Amino acid sequence: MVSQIDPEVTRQPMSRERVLDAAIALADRGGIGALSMRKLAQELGIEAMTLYYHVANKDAILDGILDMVVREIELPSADSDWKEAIRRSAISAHEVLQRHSWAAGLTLASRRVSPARLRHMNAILGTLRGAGFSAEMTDHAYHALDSHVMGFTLWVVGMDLGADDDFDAMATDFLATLDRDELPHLAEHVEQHLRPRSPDDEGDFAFGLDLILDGLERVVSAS
Amino acid sequence: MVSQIDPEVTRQPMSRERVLDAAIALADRGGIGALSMRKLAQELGIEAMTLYYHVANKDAILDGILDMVVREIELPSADSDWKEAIRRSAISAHEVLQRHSWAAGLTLASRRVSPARLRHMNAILGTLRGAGFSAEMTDHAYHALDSHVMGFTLWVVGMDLGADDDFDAMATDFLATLDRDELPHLAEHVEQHLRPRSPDDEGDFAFGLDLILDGLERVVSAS
DNA sequence: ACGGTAACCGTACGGTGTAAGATTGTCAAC
DNA sequence: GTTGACAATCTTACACCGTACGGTTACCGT
Repeated sequence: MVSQIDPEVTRQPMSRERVLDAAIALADRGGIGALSMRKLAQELGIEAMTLYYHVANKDAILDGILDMVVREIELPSADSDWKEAIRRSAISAHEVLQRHSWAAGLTLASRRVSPARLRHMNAILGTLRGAGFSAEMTDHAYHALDSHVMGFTLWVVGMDLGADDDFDAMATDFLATLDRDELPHLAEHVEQHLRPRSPDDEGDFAFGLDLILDGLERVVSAS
Repeated sequence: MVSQIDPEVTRQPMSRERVLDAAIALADRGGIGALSMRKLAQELGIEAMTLYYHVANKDAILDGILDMVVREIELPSADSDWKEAIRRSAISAHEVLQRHSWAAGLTLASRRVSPARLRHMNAILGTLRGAGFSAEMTDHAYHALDSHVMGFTLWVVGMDLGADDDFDAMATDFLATLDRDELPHLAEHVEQHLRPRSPDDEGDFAFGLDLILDGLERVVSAS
């Protein structure tokens, strides 16, 4: 008979999945720097070395949580216009990577490419090929799109524009310390970012995205 | 009288500049992970704690070397077409950040923005304004351009395509382990990258850049 | 000769990832 | 009911990291 009055009866059995879930929660809360083996173990109520029974090493954890995040990204749907399909997937990627602000940096830092990312790449490439792009042009297009998503997202999470609260304060402070005679255009630029933004605030990201998509459309329709 | 027969007579006096130079050399050689206070000190023939006499802390070193690298980037020249000026500056940035493969990642990781980067931003923004872009459109354009440069460069250095030697081998290995039935477009994409490239190998970077620049030109000439 | 101070060093603390081995809990076989 | 196997956990230890704190040297103007 199992002792059902165990005070820890509610504790789930430990597993690789539970480790990865806790790792994502920890990284989401305190950034990727807050994710250490000891803190993660403490979060789970176990000792640091026990993690190594469920996971090979820390890199395996990073690969694992990255894969989970990338799996959240919407794949381009096959039954809509290629432009719209890629647009939606790119915006989805931007949103997901912004929600897990450590993920974009991790993607570009780690050598391994997660299975989910391979699938995602394959889907985008297939959509482009299906739209009539040549192999070479598909290559160009993919990198242009990917660079925009990654570059823009990294800029956003770097400035940590997730915390909308203190961005205005930070920007205002920055403006105050800025020599407007020496860097007038930069001052104007910061002011631009202080303007109230419409609820549909994808504006900045979507602008560059559409610039690329429109350019690509012109290329493919000319062939 | 200074002792001129000092066996270390050739040793320069230590200075913040010498520290930063050595730090760049160390990071260029072994990546940003190889840059530790102890290794850096050893490189300079001094003890770790002595570094703190010339530099506030490690973050100050990172800020310092980042600033030095950004200062290498060519600013957009005022006396040429805005498009050509920005194009050349972007390509210069790509080259510089590729030469110091740790710099792009560091730029997006650190909260502070170096003075050189502020100057660079101001110059790009000024060039766009001078070309007739509105304040809002200048904002859009800047981020589209910056995202491309950063995103693409981070992709290149992430794959470490600096070591041309083993890239082909790595890609070939990767192709071998790739399930071509499940990910056919990805396989084709990797093959595309294995094609011999012309000596002018900026192709992929410049394609996306020109896509954005052409789109911007269309926007500004329509206003 | 004598401070003063600029430059440098030794030690130590709390943090990191993780290798190696000891320990517990559970369950099947005898 | 005891034993043994094996899965799961913990303990200890090591090398590395950034850096706080205090001590040591070397030079220099008076």
